[in-house]
Amino acid sequence: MLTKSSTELVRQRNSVLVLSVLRRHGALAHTEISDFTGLSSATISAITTELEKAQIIEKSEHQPASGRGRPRVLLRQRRDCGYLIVVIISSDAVQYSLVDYAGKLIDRFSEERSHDPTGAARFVAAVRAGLLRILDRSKISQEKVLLISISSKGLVNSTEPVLVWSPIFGSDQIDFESALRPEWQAKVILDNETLLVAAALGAREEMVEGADFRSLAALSLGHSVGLGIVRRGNQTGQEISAPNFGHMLHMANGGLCRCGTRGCIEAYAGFYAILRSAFEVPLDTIPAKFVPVAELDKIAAKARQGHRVPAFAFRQAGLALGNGLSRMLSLTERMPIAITGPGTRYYDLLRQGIEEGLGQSHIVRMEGMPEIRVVADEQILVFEGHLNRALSVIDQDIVLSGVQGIQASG
Amino acid sequence: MLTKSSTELVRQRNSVLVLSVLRRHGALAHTEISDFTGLSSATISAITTELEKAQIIEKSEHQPASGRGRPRVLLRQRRDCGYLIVVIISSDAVQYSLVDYAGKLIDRFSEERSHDPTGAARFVAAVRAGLLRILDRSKISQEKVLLISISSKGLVNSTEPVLVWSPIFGSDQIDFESALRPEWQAKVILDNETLLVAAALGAREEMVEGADFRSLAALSLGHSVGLGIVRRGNQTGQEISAPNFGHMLHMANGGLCRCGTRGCIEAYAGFYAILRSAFEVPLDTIPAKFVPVAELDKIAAKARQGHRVPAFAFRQAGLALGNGLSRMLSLTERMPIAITGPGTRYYDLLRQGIEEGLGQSHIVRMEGMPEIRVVADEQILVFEGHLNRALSVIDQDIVLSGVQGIQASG
DNA sequence: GATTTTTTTCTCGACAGTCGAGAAATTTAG
DNA sequence: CTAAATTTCTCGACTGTCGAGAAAAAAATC
Repeated sequence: MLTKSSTELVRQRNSVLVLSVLRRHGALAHTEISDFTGLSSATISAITTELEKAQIIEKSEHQPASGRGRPRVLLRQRRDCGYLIVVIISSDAVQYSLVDYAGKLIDRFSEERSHDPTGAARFVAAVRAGLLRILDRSKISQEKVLLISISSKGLVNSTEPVLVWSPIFGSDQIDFESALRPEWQAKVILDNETLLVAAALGAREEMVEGADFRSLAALSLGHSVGLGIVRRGNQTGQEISAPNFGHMLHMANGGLCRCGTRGCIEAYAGFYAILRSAFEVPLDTIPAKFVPVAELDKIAAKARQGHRVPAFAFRQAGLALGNGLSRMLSLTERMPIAITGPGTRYYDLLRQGIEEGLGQSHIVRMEGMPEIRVVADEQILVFEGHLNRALSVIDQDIVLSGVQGIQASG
Repeated sequence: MLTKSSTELVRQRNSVLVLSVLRRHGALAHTEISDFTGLSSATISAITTELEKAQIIEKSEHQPASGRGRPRVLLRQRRDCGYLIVVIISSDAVQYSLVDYAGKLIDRFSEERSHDPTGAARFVAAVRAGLLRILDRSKISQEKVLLISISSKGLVNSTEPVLVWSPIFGSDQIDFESALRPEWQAKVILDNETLLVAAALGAREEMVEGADFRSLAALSLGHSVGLGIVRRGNQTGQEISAPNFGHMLHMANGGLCRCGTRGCIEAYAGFYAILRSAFEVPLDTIPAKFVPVAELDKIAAKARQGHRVPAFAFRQAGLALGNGLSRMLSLTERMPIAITGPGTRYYDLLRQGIEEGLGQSHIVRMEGMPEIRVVADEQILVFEGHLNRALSVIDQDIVLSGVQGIQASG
């Protein structure tokens, strides 16, 4: 449904635009903002003085002028305008990071997490404690924390911060909104981890000059299998989604998956599945909870030495991934695929299967193989994705509420 | 990438909004437009007088006043403001419809089409002739045709009116843009047929009061298998896509499909596939080009009498569809599924397989069966989809170019 | 038939926002 | 010390929306 526009909306939009340009390029002068946004100098003046009054941006100290003419006055976000807490939940630990409004990391620590699958309630309690701890360590007042951005593997509700299904807790839903609301007035958002990787890669692509980025899929290989898709929207920045790829049906009545269903992609391509297949354990065996990477490294070594059974295990994993990716491509459009996660160390063994699996579908035969690239540093990408996403959410919120509120009271 | 806003943009948006409300609800009075759009009466005055000057809308003759007070002046689109030609390409015919700007059908005829697969060039020539014929019959000047909206089964380029793959011509691409540009200055758009069905169903859902429509998938069953997905966007109306569903991989190294690949969904659920399976012909047999529906009716009758082999054929088809739908749901979100097309007459035979196929995936086991409804009148929905889509494109174009142009010259 | 009531449309001034041009500020070059 | 260069700031013009109230026009009432 279309909705009406107004002149106030124009100002809001352009304010967000100014903030996003500032975020992307760091401290900028009046003129540069004008160049990047396409807005006139007069408009930039109006918007920046408003944002400055609202204590959202500040003039930086005029550094030694380079070149003649009136020296530039750089504008930047006020670091202390607000803070962000990033919570990255991985299979064996939870990492807490405190970040200021300019995107600078202030404090960080990790906490081990137990592998107790019944401990959803206890886990939530641990997260609450962790959040309070990082706040306490920093001596920042709680109201200054504007956003808590959480990521996890698994399936996430698209509108609310509810973890619908996760590798550890299964279908024991975790509602972070209601869990944190008592203690925090900060907004809470939750995203799938691989979605953030995709978002970060997409943002990097858009930075490249000249390249007209359209879409991209990130595939994360590890104990579980995740996929994130990012598409350039027609007007509203990027559009991202995190499908339930690891548990998409690979083969009806196939191997038993951790989730209890048979035939999921993960039941062929997850670390435990490769292990199971390499040891020729029946496919309906209940999968191992956790597989040390060293164990898998041994199998990979054997496969590289030419042993058939472990090589076949990796090949089967690749096939499942390739078939799944081909199905994804049938439903979307041709797009490059970036593979990340600890599983990339076995890419040499997986590759043939992936390509064969992709090649079995009409779309790939017709349009050709999608570009596949291997991207290391998944952890960095996850954090980068958090920052991109969370800080732009904060910008939006600040403009929507903050400016008017402060303007009205000031 | 975000882009700057301006006050002119506000007027454009609101003009389009007024036109779309007028389109949705028919002729409306000043006050009603104000109610529907949320814009103030003064703004409505400004916009409507502008549109009236530009000869896009007109005041209708003041009909007998109903109730006291100053009688209402109804506003409506000027029928002769511009025209639309709808071209519906189906497997055995091409239907041409001439529609005025108010959405009223003026003329329509169908032309048989040959099944010559090598005749891509000849087919294009036939379409060009058909377009000239409907124009000639109507005595409307060619410049008044603002848009040619074409639909076909098969795979369509997402940005340009290029038919990338079709059941009849295979990978012989047809570029309607370059084919029609010499003779027509009208804009040309091309959409997948099932996408239009989904769009029409989505629009109907949005009309329903109170129901908060989120998303919907339309599955068209016939000689080929099509899927359209419509999702309510966050701001910009609806977002629709037409995946290459019929040729998504169902089973690696499975039955031979018309497209030459093995294991496509269509190779199990298309009419020819059901026939092949019912006659126990080997699955790698080259499929029949065209199957008379009467033939399939016979098989269905036998299946309903309890014969095992034909019943199994339908069940296999259902399984392929169910598995495919479950994969689609894994990649999107839970959404209702509307089944249309000639294949709906066999829904009683397909149903069990579809449900079983759906139930084999994690997502369905976790979130439950999606709602499935059978919708007849596919033809009507296709045309309705054309109208919805094409007329709103025209509205957009007119506001973008027309108003200013005419204003400037007037 | 004149007046009042009711309803709709039109108009006017206030307010918000953007833009272009030019003034003001401030540093370097000569 | 003056001129040139460059950036920032300010002002008036223009576009757009809104609320209030005037104007229009028909039905109801006296």
